[in-house]
Amino acid sequence: MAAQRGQRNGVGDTPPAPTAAEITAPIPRVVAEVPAARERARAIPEAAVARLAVYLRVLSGMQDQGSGTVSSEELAVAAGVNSAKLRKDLSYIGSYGTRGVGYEVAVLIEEIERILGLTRKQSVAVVGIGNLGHALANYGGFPGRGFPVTALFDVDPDLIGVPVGGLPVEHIDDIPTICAEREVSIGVIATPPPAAQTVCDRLVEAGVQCILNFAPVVLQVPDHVEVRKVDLAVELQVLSFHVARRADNAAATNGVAPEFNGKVNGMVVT
Amino acid sequence: MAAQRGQRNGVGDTPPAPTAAEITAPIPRVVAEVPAARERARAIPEAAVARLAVYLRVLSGMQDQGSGTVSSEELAVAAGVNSAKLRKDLSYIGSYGTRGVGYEVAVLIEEIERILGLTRKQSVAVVGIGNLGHALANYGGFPGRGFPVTALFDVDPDLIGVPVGGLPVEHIDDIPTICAEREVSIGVIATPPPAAQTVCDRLVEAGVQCILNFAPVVLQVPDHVEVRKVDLAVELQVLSFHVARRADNAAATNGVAPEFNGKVNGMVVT
DNA sequence: TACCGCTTGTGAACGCATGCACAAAGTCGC
DNA sequence: GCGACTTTGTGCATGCGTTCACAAGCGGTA
Repeated sequence: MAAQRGQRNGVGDTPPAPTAAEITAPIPRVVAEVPAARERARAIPEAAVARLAVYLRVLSGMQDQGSGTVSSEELAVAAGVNSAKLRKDLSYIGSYGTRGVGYEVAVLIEEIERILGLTRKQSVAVVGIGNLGHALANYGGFPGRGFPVTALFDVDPDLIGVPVGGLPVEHIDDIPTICAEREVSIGVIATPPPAAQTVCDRLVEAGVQCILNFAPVVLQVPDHVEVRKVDLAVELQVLSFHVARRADNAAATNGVAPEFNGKVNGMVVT
Repeated sequence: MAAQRGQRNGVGDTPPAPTAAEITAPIPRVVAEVPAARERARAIPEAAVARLAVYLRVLSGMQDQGSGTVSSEELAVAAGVNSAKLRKDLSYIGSYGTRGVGYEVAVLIEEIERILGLTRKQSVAVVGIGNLGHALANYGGFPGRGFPVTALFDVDPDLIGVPVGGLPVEHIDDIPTICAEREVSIGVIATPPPAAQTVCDRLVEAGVQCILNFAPVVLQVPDHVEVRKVDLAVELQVLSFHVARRADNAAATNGVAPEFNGKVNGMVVT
């Protein structure tokens, strides 16, 4: 995001990733007439995928409220985006709207869930049962359909066997066997920084394909593993930057550079 | 994803249009020749700011290890980015390198801290002392210099007055007075979704300029308030999408569409 | 002092994402 | 059945961010 794209920009990129751009580029437009779902899925921009998840949540809320159909404008406002962008995002997954009317909420929910792979439930393992790990383990029932957390791991002997959110904590040495056994597809790392890489390696070893990393560490993973990063320190520092910028701009508008005054509404400066 | 049209997704991915686009658009390029620090700060791309925070952490680690200087290549590898990108990012904040040698670690740390506004410590308030709130409150000493958490809020009467991480929990009705009094500049929302907007309004009322939102809700804020969003459900769903895509591609390479086989390395498919 | 090798800093090209504006397509009213 | 209105879906242009490639600049060396 915002920001920075997860760790997507951080890991396997040193060798410039020829993922698909260089492949689709030389090929003019040959295979375009076979829009199998799998083919189209590949073409969805990462940013759009993240927004689809937001639309899905908003739509679920609307369905609970009994809405049958929704226009792109309504949905866009509720999701906090431009309506043109929303329509383009939806067009990536197909044409499920009716011109002059809008979209059927139920249909849209179903299609987005299908594209996001939520139809088959993804098994999640959380590693590192500290404060954050507890929070994640108890997050269990997500808004709407959930990602079942099927395994918890830690090193602390006092924690092993203790049930957290109804699931006993296992030792991280058992990650490979347990994750393989329970077919975990997503691993969440909430350990202290020094342990993160080791834990990551074990998850990969167990066949986990995607990792959500809360540890402030740049993980090294094979190309076929996807990593997304959530870094609280970075988030705060970006906000801090904005505070500082704002203060500087405010100071600047007091006599020096008059170019940024259109948006400085109301705050007491001096 | 910004203000009323959506929040910036902290993670990654999403480098959306800043609110300033509307300002820079009509004004061609007049004041560019006065590159005062405040002016230049405005020109740093959001994505670059997030990376600067990462560089800062890596540099701190290097300093602890006793490194005096570092080349862009070294730092880039450690931070998991392209070296050209790293140099461009650093060029946004000035020219502090020595050609043929590299960058002085201490100087770089100091400059990045200055740009990120870390020289004056930012006071942080956490609202919603559930599992996640606990985790955040105890995060206290961040890696490197910290953001002092100076206030905690909740509605639960059983929590009010209880010290968490050495700080007593206050009632959310007191947000305006306490935040103003302690000069809180960053508010963190870790409440259940229904409470998020109300809490947000009170924080804004108290003069908080930046908000980090963990609640899965699109917040409505005035233009002068900056919001960043961390959405666990979205993160998981994006990963889920990748799992699904991977499975589809793997299936596709088994005889149907031969165009995406370059990157499917090694995973057992059948 | 003059040369050589190394690393920075940046101009320019490229690609992706956003936003605009409009044609296509459907519904509703008469 | 037909026309007017509404809303989708998308081609196109614009701007941002990333990457490449190279000149400029600095330290070391003879």
